[in-house]
Amino acid sequence: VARPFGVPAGQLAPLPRSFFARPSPEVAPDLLGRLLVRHAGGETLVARIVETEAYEEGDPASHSYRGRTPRTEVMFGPPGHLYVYFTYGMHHCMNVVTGKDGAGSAVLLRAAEPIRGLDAMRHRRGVEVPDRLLAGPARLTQALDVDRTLNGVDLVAGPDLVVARGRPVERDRVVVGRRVGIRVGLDRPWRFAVRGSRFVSSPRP
DNA sequence: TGATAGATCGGCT
DNA sequence: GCCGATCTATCAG
Repeated sequence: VARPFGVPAGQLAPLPRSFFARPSPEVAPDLLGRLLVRHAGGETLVARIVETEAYEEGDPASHSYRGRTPRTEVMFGPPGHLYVYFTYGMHHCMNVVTGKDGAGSAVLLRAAEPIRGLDAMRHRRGVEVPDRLLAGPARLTQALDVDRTLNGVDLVAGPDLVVARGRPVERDRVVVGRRVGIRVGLDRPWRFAVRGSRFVSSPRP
C-alpha cells in the first residue's frame, strides 16, 4: 500500500464533522490513536494522539464555565474547529471543539507520538529525545508551531491542521484518570491516555 | 521520582 | 490586581 507520510493512505482521511459533534467525554477517548497532520514551514508534520482531556459546559474546570467571552467564543462555535489559548504568559494549548454548535465543550490535546517531521519538532523544541517532544499540551503546540493565529481553523477541511482517522485505540488499552493542573472539577475522571505509551505526559495516569 | 521556584502576560474579577 | 487546562531547571532522596 502507499504510505504518503509514513502511514497507510487510508489513515490520512480527515475525520468527519459528525465525529466531533458529540459530548467531549465521548470524543476524548475516541481521539486516541488518531493523527494530527500539520502543514507548516513548507513541510508536513504527523503525530499520533496519545493523551486527551475533556472539558464540558457546566464543568467548573472549563474555560466555558463562566459563559461566552471573546476568548472562549470558538469553544461555543461549531464542532471540528481548533480552540487555542495562551496561558502562563508564555504557553499555548490547543483543543478540538466538540458537541453541538453553541455547546461550549472541547477536548484538550495533551500529548502525541511524533511520526513524521521529527527534526523540525526537535528544532522548535530544542529537545532531542522523541519521548519529550510532544509530551504535554504546551510542548505539543510548540513542536507543531501552533499559536493563536490558528484559533478557529477548521480541522475537517484543513489545510493548516487536520485530525485524520489513524487507528482508534481499543477501550481496554485506554487509561482513565484525573485531569491535570486544575483545582476544581477533580471529581470528573476525564483524562484519557494510551496505556503504557512512553509519549504520555507526567504525571502518568 | 518528587517537590519547588521562577518565568511572564492575557483574561477576567 | 490575581492567577492560570505549563515548562524548565535545580535540589533532595
